[in-house]
Amino acid sequence: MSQTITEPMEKPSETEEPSSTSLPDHQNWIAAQDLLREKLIREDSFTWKIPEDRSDSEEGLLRYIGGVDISFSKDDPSMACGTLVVLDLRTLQVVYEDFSLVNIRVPYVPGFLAFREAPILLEILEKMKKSGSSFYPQLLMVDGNGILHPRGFGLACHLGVEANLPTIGIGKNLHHVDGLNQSRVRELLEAGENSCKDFINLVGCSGHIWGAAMRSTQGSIKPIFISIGHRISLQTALRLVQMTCKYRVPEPTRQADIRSRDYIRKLKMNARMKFLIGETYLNWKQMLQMCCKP
DNA sequence: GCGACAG
DNA sequence: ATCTTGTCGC
Repeated sequence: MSQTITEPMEKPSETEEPSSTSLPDHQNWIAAQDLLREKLIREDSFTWKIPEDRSDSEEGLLRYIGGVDISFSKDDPSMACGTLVVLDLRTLQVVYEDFSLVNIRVPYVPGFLAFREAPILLEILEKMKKSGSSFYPQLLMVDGNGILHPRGFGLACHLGVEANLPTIGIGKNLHHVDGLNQSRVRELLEAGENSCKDFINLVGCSGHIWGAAMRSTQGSIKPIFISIGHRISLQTALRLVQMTCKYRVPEPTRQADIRSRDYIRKLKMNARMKFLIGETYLNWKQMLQMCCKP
């Protein structure tokens, strides 16, 4: 309609360089989210069943749960380590892990986290799928929100739709939406405490339920925020989070977080050694072996 | 107009 | 997200 044609030499190419038209149009991102959201499934949509107890070994049960996270290097904030782990629900042990080191140019903008983090995570998932691993996750827990999002389509939804996997959003901080804020959550939590619930629904001003706040560990004051991503109901999501919570954050995302940070740390260590030793460079594993040999 | 805003 | 030491408690 009111499109101005005053842009100087705008390339119509599809290369997504944030330098081209980043300022005026998060509109493109909004349009993409609105489009993808039409594919979102907000109810249980999977073939597996949840095991009654950990020793249950029937066929067709949920067993492999993925967790994804990305950590960054302080030294070089464009360097990111995307991480995928898969845990066996029976033991809560990691049975698969993979990392991908990439340079991320897209900035973090609240409400648009997926455009920064989803591409690398999808790539790791795709790689695993093509490898034919028998551990390919039946469900994914995501470090970031699902429908608890200004447009009801956070990173967990985005990943779920694009990978066609059931996903659960795990937030460690509240994204303020529909009048929900820290004090509102405190009110809700304290009100729910009397009814002995370990989670409370996040009801916004509009009456819409965006997810749940949950004190996953007894004695933890700070809640986590659970919202559905894709192909799962909030009730099921909450049940699965509770099944996988040894600490405040459920194991899949917690392990992804820990190992991702660890990977970056080892990388820095490696770089430091490289600098100190110079041309006779050894990798850190060799270095540790040499140091530890009597 | 100003502030708030997952990771 | 990242930086950063010790500290208090079970």
